Amino acid sequence: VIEPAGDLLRERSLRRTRRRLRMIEVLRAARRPLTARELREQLGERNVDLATVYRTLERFVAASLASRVQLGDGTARYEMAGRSHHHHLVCTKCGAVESLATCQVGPLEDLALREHGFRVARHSLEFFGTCQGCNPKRP
Amino acid sequence: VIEPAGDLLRERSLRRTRRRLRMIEVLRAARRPLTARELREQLGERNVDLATVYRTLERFVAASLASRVQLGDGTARYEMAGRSHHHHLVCTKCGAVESLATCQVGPLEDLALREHGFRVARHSLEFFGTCQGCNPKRP
DNA sequence: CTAAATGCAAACATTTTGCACGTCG
DNA sequence: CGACGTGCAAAATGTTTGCATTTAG
Repeated sequence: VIEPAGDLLRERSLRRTRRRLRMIEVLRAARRPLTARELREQLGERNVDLATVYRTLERFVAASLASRVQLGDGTARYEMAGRSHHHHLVCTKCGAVESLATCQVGPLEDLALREHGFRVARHSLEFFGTCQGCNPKRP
Repeated sequence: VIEPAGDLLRERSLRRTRRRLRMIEVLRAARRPLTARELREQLGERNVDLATVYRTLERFVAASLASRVQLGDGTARYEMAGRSHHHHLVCTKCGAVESLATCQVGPLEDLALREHGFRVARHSLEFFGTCQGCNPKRP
């Protein structure tokens, strides 16, 4: 049961515009985090200003509707939040991005607190390498 | 016993210029990864062009002399390579960056291979939160 | 002497900001 | 109606590139 995009917006007191509903649609359909530019292209509307896309995405992030992720190149990418915590497998050959559901960094966060007095709020873990399709086959 | 900066360069067939020796000095002295701009400031020389700094840093990275790290904001930072593998604790209040020596993501890389056929070459893990100094004291 | 390193200027890409107008609630 | 959303233009950043000059090996 997926919550209607309109409800997501209303719950957060964000205005429900066609543009925003469509942005949520696109983000949901994406099987990998999108840059602002990619998102705009997939909107399939004309005259969409990147400034608006950025502003809206930041709105979404602030409302915990989306989250911003960094995948190694300096470019910001966005994906719907709410999915369970996961990490990214970034293929350095073809650029594909997959998700890794498992996360075992809890113990490291404890360690950060014990050894450095550092209180971890959030972490990000990305893997770089080659995906199945790009790996050399062994006959 | 730290290897003289000049040797580091010679071993990699990189030309030994005063500028580069100084860059290595600064990177070594830094207790956290530096942006190109920060590095330039700490050089203490005049007329140093950022383009040169960027080019040189990329040279260093290609020669495995330095490594580029991303700390959440889109800005590239550089630190000397060769230090043992570690991760970063980034304080979101004061901006301090500490290093966490322990790394336990090996099992996750195995998982990536088993479940996704993804061959991990490299990973990056950063923690965001508050450092000891910024944490609320408990009296 | 020759290839590499550097400064300078300019190009690029991404992201942010100011302002006027349009639209949701 | 009033606050918020959007387009447009422009600016701010970070990073890269072309070219002429200098310098290390």
